[in-house]
Amino acid sequence: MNIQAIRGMNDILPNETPEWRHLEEVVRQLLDAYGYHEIRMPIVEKTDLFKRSIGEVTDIVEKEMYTFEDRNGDMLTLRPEGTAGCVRAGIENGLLHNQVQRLWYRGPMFRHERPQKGRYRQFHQIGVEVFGLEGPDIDAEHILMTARLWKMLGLEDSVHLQLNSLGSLESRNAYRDLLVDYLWEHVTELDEDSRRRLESNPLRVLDSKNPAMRDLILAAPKLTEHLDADSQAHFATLCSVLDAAGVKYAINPCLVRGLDYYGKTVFEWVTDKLGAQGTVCAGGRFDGLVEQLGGKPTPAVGFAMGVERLVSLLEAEQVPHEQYRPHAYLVLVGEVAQQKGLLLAEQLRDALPLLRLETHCGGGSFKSQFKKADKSGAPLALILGEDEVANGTLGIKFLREEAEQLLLEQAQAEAFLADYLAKNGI
RNA sequence: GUGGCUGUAGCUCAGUUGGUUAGAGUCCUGGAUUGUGAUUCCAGUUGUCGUGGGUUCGAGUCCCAUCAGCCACCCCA
Repeated sequence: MNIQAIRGMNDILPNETPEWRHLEEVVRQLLDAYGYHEIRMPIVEKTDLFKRSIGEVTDIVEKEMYTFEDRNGDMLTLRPEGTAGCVRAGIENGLLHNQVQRLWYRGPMFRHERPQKGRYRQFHQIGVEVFGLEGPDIDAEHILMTARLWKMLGLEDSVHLQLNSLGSLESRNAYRDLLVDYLWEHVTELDEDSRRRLESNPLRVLDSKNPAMRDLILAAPKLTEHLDADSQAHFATLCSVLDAAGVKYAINPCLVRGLDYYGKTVFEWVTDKLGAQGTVCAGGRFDGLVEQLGGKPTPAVGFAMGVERLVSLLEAEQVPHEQYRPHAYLVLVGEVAQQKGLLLAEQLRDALPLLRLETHCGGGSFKSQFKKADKSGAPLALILGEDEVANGTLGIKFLREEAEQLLLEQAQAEAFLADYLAKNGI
């Protein structure tokens, strides 16, 4: 029996990497343009970090973490999300004290869930966190920034924004008590899931997908009606900025993020094109987390994007992207040409650092080498056979357009390639 | 963690109520064309039928288990 990959942990194969690169390039360009700085954290952290930040009773911590004992007895965990590690790194390195930090990171996250479309045990997130700003302006920046990203990716018609405010911790706790009272009054009407949530995370009852729960949820006390004045003003300002910027959104009073540390603004960008895993980007404010993890009280906002989901969406929408094909394929027939060809290729690379040149290796006939040249996707074939070696020339054949094959002195061939790259904007 | 569907060549799939040596297309290799790809024609290689067990004279086909994939729930990016 061959060894197989771990369930839910996928290889990203060469036919998919161009889409990944496209997404990563565009995101990097966007974040540079907004003045965000990249941070790279370890993939493994102490288990307690996640217990204290995400919340002891969440599903992630209770049954989805890859946790193991290190050789020295420490309990370690493969990160299930990036925020906890980012906050830890910020506190530990003195990045957060009396400062504003705009940070971003990307990389694999791990959750032991049952895999399905858009959900894997190793998956990738691009995360953004800002520390030290408490006003709604930075919340708005995140939403404007993500809205711009969808435009840059050609996905602006594929996703829509859902928005809510959870209020301050105090107002949320007060509301939670109200909701719990209400739900206990109707406990006989609740389905099994909702009863379980009533014990573990009552706000999530509002998120129930069971149609039988709808009327009950609609009649429940509304979070938005129990916000403290500060949160109300914060949310109103955010909404007015979005209105002024022409960003469309739907206020969803049932939008409740699953992680314990969120408060005030929460948002999700959702698509209906990926089946059940519709959330493509989600985040919000977590003003209490830094202090909770041992730092000075520091306001914070952030969001994370699911890379696999965005890549699927790019595929589903057939968004064009660069193919990363070679510009030229060097055909070398004969023993002498095989040796000379490698040297010639190095000369061309010295002269034209941006040239993507694939050199044929492994010998074979002209016929088979041209087949490989065609398959490589290169628009040009460079031909070096015994005649060319003897005469110091190089043949150039156009594989993608109707044009006569050229036979040039090698110095002229170099000039031709320089010109060819320039004409194609490289 | 729960439920439903599916596993046959590198890829896409066919394979009759259980019956001889498991097939097609594609891909790959070579040739037609001794220095020219993509088109055409010819030839050739595809294999632990996911894995393990069982029933049977006989299993790709039926049964059980297991692994993996897909889809949904739970949860979440």
